[in-house]
Amino acid sequence: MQRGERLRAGCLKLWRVLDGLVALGILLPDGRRQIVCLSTPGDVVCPVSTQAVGDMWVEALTPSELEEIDLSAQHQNIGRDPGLTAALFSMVHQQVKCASAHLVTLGRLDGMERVCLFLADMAWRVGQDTPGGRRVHLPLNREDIADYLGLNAETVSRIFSRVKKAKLAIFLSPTDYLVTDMTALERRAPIGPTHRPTAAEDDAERQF
Amino acid sequence: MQRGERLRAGCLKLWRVLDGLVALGILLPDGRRQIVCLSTPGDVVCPVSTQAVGDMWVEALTPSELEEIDLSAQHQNIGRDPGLTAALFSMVHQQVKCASAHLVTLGRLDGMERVCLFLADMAWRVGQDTPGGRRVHLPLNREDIADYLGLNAETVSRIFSRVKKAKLAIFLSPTDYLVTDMTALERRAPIGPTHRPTAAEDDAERQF
DNA sequence: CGAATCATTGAACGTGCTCAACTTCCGTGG
DNA sequence: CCACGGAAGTTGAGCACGTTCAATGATTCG
Repeated sequence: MQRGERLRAGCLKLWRVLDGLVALGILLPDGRRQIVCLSTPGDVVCPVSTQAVGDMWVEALTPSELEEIDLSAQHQNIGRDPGLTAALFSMVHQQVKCASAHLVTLGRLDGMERVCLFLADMAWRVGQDTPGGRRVHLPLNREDIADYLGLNAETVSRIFSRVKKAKLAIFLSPTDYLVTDMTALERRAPIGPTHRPTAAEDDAERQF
Repeated sequence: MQRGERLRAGCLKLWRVLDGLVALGILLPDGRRQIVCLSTPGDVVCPVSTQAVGDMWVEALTPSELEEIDLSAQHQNIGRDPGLTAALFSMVHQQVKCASAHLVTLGRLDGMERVCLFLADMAWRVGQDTPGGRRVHLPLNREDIADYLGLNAETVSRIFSRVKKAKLAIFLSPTDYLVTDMTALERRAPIGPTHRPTAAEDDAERQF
């Protein structure tokens, strides 16, 4: 699946991300775009469409590999096969959690807070520990980030500069950065990153 | 359950709203509040908590009656009892849909669009047709509305005045309004209200 | 009737957006 | 190898929308 390629959302089809970075988003008639969630390898994308909302789609932000899970065949098994049901449920459950955190982010955090939360979250998701700190390769451009955070590309760029000045991250290139102190970065936002490892254990415990 | 009363979120307990208006929200350490979703009679509230996000709670915005659904007892039946599972699933599914629409609202719509969408949505949810138009009793105050829409109370009030001037709604009192032309109101927002009746059929069709 | 709460309105301010210029980075072709 | 062109990123100036703080008006409840 090439960068920029889009799949229309359909509710009986899910996709498991094997490789790349995939966005689930909504496109308004006038061109405004909102990315609802980002999915990295291992995640399952569950597009939900409503007539009320505009077109919802799954878009590859980098060349990606997706495995299609077509539930129409197994439709009857939902609710009968405990394993399948549990997996499905925990997936949707995860999506609700992400959405709730994202709602607070868009509704109540300012630009700096949103960006720091994003940088921390991406660091946990796709970053790797190195002697110099946690190194992250950002596989999205400024506009994608803006559409995820409810900002615009220029604003994201400006805030990145402020993050750099505040020494919260070192930008090696437009798509690579290094976080020497994750805690300092996280302290800038009043909520924690959704994908921090410790949170995962906590989540598992609370699941149905 | 009295107005203002709060229940801590816990994942194995759901509540069915029998009467009143209930909010599911998040409170940040510094006092900022974001209402994630509003529930009217018939809805089931499914609080999901994450360590990452602050306290999530269920709050009665008006005196409400809630029926507790404690799933810890039926835990084993999830995935075995098809009826129970389907019900649970469609509930969470509904919540994801609402959240997606709300995400676009907070991320990409301006104040006027948010308020018009809100007024239209509430009209479908709790309004009643009268000879003069669709009459709605709003059971929340300006601050609750603001916390739902990611604005502040003064701004909501100001936008209400603009809505009045634009003749999109007639305000009978701070908590009652009349919509003579639902279509005109809905046209002000680039996405449709989540609770419009026609949307419900469409949704049922797409459900798992 | 008085007090308290909520809603409305105004003025000043701040954050983020728009539009535009400029830079940097690549890939391509001369 | 260098020159050119396009795409993406950065930065600035001016503007618009929403916020903050404060004053006033309306409504409700004791």
